[in-house]
Amino acid sequence: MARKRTAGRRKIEIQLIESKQARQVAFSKRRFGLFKKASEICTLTGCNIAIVVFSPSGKPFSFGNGCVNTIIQRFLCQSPIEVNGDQDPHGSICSKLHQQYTELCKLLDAEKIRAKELDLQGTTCQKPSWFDVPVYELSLDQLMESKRRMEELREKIAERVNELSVMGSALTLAPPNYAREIDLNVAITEEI
Amino acid sequence: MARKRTAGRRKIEIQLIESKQARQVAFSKRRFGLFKKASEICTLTGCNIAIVVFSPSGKPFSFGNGCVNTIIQRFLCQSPIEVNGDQDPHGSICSKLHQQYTELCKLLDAEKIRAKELDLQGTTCQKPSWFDVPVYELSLDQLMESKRRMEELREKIAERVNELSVMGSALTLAPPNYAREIDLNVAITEEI
DNA sequence: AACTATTTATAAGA
DNA sequence: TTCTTATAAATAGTT
Repeated sequence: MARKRTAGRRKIEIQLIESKQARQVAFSKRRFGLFKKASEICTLTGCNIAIVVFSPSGKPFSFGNGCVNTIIQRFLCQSPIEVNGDQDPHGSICSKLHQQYTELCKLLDAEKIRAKELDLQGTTCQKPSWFDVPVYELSLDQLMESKRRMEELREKIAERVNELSVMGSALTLAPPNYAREIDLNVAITEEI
Repeated sequence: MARKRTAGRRKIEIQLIESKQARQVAFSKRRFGLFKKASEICTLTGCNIAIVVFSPSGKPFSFGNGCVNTIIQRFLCQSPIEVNGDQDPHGSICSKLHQQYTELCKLLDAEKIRAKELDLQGTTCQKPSWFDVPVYELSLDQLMESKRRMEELREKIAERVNELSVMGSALTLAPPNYAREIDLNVAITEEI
């Protein structure tokens, strides 16, 4: 009987692999396997999957598939994401953005009313074009406020990330039938 | 010889499963498998993985792990994500946001200079507190502009989603050693 | 949901 | 790195 050429696969403990090199090898193999499985699930069940991976050394990889319109729809006006079978008590980053937008609109409506009241004695001040000032005509204070809003939004996003480990990230888009077989969004030549 | 109790696993084609019910079953099984694999890779290699899945019927599931600070760092000031071994030519949603912010700051600086020049003949107008108007003192036009900015940002985001199939989504956060074994962020009772 | 024959993934080794 | 192969792990069909 010929001597076995390899020891074959062996059982391992699921814990951090000590050797850095062995980690890299395991990462490469298993990332490939993960993306392949994801691709298969998408094709088999018609579901929508997005994966973002940062390798042990910090290199980003991503996988994605699905209907763009649907993703947009979901991204822009999605109800809070369900996690672990429970409703996410905090809400998604999208709903947070939507909420901020809604509150801003309310504030604006209130201000409109106030402005109208202040104008009761004078001219009717019914200049709808007044509300359509082009961006390039922004005054300094308007720009200031815009900047402030951007900063606030950025901080809100940071908060959400902190609370929920939220990630927004670019994902590859597979053409309609791209993921049909083993076509994965996998780097051919890659250093981890 | 006893009759085989089951036919055992059989090879299947990787293509949409016709039966809706069979799809659901396959989805449940394979999503569990996918999340388990993801968890294992994280533990084995110390990498960082985020997965978002929309089931065939549109129900969202998510998996996530990793160092929150690192994710924040990456989320807020990340270089364009690498996809398929190539630099993403468009850049991530984060860098886009950052870019918009940067441009806005430039505009603001330009406006500051202009304002200063206009004030050369009058008082020095050196009121640093002028730049720190509280949010609740916003004028109508400022609110208007804020709203406009929010809308623009939202549209920009939509564009990015369209281009790159970008997704930002809430992900579960695994406690430090949570994913040690088979502990997955999996819903126990779930309707697909 | 549980079972199990079989396919698929992969740990070591080359 | 890429290939091989023995074995571990996942899972399709059944109950």
